[in-house]
Amino acid sequence: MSDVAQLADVSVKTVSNVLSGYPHVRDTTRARVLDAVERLDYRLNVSARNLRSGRTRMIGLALPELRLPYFAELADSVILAAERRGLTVLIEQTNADRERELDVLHGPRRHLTDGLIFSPLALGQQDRELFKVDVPVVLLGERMFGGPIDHVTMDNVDAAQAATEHLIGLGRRRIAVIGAHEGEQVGTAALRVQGYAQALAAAGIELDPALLGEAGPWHRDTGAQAMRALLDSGTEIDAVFALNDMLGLGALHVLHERRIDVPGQIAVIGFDDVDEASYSSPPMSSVSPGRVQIAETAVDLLCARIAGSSAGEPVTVRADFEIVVRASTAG
Amino acid sequence: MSDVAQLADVSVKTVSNVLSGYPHVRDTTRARVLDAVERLDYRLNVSARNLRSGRTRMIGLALPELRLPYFAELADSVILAAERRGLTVLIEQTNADRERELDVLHGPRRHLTDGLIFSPLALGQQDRELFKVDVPVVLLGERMFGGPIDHVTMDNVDAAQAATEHLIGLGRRRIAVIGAHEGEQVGTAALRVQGYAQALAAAGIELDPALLGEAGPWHRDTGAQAMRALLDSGTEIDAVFALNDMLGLGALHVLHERRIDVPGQIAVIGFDDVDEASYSSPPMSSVSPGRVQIAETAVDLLCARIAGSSAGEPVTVRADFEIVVRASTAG
DNA sequence: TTGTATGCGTTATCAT
DNA sequence: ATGATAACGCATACAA
Repeated sequence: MSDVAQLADVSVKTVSNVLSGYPHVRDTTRARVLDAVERLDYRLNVSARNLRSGRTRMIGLALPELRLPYFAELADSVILAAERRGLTVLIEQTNADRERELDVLHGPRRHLTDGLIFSPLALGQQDRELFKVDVPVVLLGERMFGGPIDHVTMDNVDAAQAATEHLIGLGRRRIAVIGAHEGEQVGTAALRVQGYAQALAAAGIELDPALLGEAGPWHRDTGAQAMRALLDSGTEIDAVFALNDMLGLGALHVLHERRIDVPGQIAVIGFDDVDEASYSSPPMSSVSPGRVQIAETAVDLLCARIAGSSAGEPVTVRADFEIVVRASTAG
Repeated sequence: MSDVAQLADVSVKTVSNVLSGYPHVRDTTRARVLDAVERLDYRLNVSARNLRSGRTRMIGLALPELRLPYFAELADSVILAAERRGLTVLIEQTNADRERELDVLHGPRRHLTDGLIFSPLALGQQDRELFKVDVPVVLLGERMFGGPIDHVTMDNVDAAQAATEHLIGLGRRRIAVIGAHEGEQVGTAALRVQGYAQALAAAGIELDPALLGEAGPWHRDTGAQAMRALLDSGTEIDAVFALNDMLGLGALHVLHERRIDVPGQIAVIGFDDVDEASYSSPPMSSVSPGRVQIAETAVDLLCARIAGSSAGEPVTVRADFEIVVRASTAG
């Protein structure tokens, strides 16, 4: 930098000012500096800037797995939102592993970013204390409520109820769930099953436990497995509410395999509205969770905490959802 | 760090040694240091380490779009491969935009990582000179050959020929291509169409230009569009070779929409073997490009360059491929 | 095996 | 609007 300063006949401070976008620099000076930068092919040392300024203009995004489309699309939305605010996103895969989720919160890399957007799958309500870190964190998902940090989520109960009501509106009465987690009291599965139960109750349909298909991880293969188990059980089924799209696409796969007409015999709705849902055969209805809104809100909250402009109580924001009807529940 | 040193009654040097994994530290000393770290809740400042050591232990991964499953899965594989070598991956989305691809190579963030794995889509053969950067870069894909840097790719011509031969082996003769780029001389599309042409020639089938379906970006929607155009053109078709899976899934979508039996009337094979291909209806055959091998090789080459152990000529590695047969081409 | 002193390249403070 | 200088927190050369 001092070379540049010398060539441009200014001080290093001025070079720094120009490169940092400090506004009070004479245009001619700025031009001279930029010209010198160009001629020397000079590149700012980001590490030095980070050390001196104490900020990196990077934020972390911790999520379970990038190859799950929902998280890939979420990452895309977060990256775009961050970019608009001049921030870079450092993605950390946790694989839903407790150790790795803890490391994300407390490891040294934590201080390579100015803040963290964290979508945990292993840590939960009982780990409240572990979320108390001295750096800005925004929580995503449904693993903890009323925690010590900002939280962006959606109304899972309402959304699941709306999805179920959509199926009931088609005249379906034997609605199976795929992705239930038996005995779970908190978390996404529990909330969505609760919404399902509420919709049934409101319609005066009795909840048949035989219709609750378990699936631990929410992937295509576990969804397929659960669908097979349900079909093999002999329980009468005229609709499926898959608690996420991966499960739903796994279910569709099995229904196609067994030549069961969708939606003629069984209607299917998923949750997340990933790109893939629009292109399955048949295209799958889904609950769209307002992914872009979630990403924007999370980045906004994080920026506010980083800037220190919001030092107050943790806030919780609920994003909007929407039922997207496609052929898998048409008619 | 000096606080830790004081509490542990050692010098900062020793603390640094412990935290950097320097092996020649007495066990009791190490324990004392780690205890002090714990008690003071001390966290190493990564920025300072980066500045001082001149390395960040991060590598960049520049790709067009994370929401395209192939790239999400590639990112996953690269992250895993890097992790095994103690490296963190910083993902940069270029959106196939020329400016952004240049920025990835020449921008300041370039020096936040020790090296770059770069999958360009805008930059190409004519930009040879721009790839000459003073930091280690490994190139992915088919936008440039014989360039000044290490390159990991696959034999696209062979693979496309094998895919086409698979269709010919089913007795298909009117094989459409989806994703052609008219007039393109270099790049993935051109290579795969070349393999297709070779397979036809070898089987004595004349190449009918009416069977070449154009699709600019390789997405589901453009694949669907191309499939519709081909069907509407009235050309006889008994098979489709989609130049990637997104195009193939878009085509499947249209075939389902029009109640055309797959593979009865039209067989379909894709390219990339993304997770989604196993779960489409029907499951789609595809060319599996050895994604894990590509990721591992790319990280290996990059590490070698970073370590300086390979200062020689740029190398090009071709990964293996495999035809994965599923229901969309069964029988 | 461990301690001391120096400097990495930038930004912040203060001054002009 | 710009300049001089200190300091950010660590790793490394060298010494012990």
